[in-house]
Amino acid sequence: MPTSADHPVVTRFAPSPTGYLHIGGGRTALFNWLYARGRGGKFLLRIEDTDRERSTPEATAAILRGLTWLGLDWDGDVVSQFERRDRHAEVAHQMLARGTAYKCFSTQEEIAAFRAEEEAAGRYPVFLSPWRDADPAAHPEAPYVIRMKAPRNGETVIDDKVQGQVVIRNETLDDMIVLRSDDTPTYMLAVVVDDHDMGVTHVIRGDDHLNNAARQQMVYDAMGWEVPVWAHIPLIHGPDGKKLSKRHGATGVEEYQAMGYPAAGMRNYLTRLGWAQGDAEIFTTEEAMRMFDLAGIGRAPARLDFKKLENTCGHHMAMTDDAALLHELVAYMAAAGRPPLTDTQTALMKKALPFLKKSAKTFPELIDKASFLLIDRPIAADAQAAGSLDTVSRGILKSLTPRLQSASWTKDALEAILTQAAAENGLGFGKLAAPLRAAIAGRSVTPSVYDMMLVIGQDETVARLKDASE
RNA sequence: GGCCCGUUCGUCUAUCGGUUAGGACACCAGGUUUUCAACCUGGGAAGAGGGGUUCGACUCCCCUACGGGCUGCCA
Repeated sequence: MPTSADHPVVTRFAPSPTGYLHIGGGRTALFNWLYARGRGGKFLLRIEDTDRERSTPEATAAILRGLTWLGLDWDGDVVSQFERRDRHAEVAHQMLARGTAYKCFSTQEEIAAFRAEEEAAGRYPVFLSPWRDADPAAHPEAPYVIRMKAPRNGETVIDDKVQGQVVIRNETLDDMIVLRSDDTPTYMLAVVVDDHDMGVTHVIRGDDHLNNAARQQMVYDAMGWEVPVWAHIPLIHGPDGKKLSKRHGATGVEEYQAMGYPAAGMRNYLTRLGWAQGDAEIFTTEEAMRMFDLAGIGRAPARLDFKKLENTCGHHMAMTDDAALLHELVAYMAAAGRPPLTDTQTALMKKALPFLKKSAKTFPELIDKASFLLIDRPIAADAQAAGSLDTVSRGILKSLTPRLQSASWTKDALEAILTQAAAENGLGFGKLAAPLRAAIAGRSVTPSVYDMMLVIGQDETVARLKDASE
């Protein structure tokens, strides 16, 4: 059996535009992208929009947005399967000419009746068309479909890089329809024709297509085309092990974007979900491209684990360089409908990012930790922070302001001043830190007081302490 | 119903006949500390069940159970 293993790699992602980009679809796209990009190959995108009833341009746009956010870029133009319908019909007629397909005049009613009858009798309904070997001279003037003339005996072997050799007995497969009575192609024909014409060498897709692969391989054989390398990956399940659905929470890629997970962390997590290479856990996208292979893909469905997702994203927050992180933060804020950062806030954020990013896992968390630099005087203290601003504390803050005013604004100098002030008042530094937090950030939970003071600067710090001490 | 796929700590997984079954997340305990985190150290935690094959099975085969997929003029 020929494979395309020796050619330059061409993979594709082929979603049907009937909704948003599902997280499982996102991972399938990621695997295809990683595989191609890691081998200098091409990653193509095709929209399977032959079902005119269910396909919408909005869904296509949503899928493209999701892929773009995930950072998965595709080569060339997006292919519309629907627009290739003439080519599909052409191939169907070539099959007719080659004798590997035939016209079937059975009506849908006849077939439905047959199925109902078989099922009632407790049998497996494999519809065998009476037209398979009919004399063309006996063909009526009536609408017909074109059916593949599938082998009736023997078996079809799918050599799958993930599932191994899968053997399907041909007698369990019926003669699938390749061209409908309205001359539109069915999925089974369209995928094969498109994958062939687009030069796809590796088909990496959900294992819900595993059985289909047998039928599709028959089309390749019927046309004398080279069969691609198959890799059917397991679907993603919800935390309870059931098929991932809406009741598990977020299923759309864009929902994860809205929750503020960084795209690089999302890619890392998704790559590790169902794929592994040794003990590698946290890696950059470049490393993932180098490491990713088909052999490392697991055969069992994986469950989504939000805790691990968060942890992975936390690592990536810390790993990302400040400029790129700021860029992504700004994009997140815009997408989340938050007001954009002012120039001043941007400048402060740049100074704060080096320490903020070390502990944040998501953008909302990052923004929350940055709250001290986003607010303006006078600072409104929340209930708990206000509680630490008692008379004594305010007195201490008041005595502190002149000293801070004349201090050199370095961490060492500030540390010396604050430690000394705490000692003078017979307090541990912890006791002094609370009112400082309240004065500077209006909160009881904040980043390090030194870090905050260094970011907002001397004048602003003194002003906030003065405000709080009055 | 039939066919196909799957099943290692709670979760993601390593192991490709011989290991005290490893790592990560989560969890628990301790440490560090200026709050929350982060960070450091330690700990508990797994081969679905039953048969084979083999000197030896998580690993190979069979059965059962459970989960998933396909069984459309949907993709």
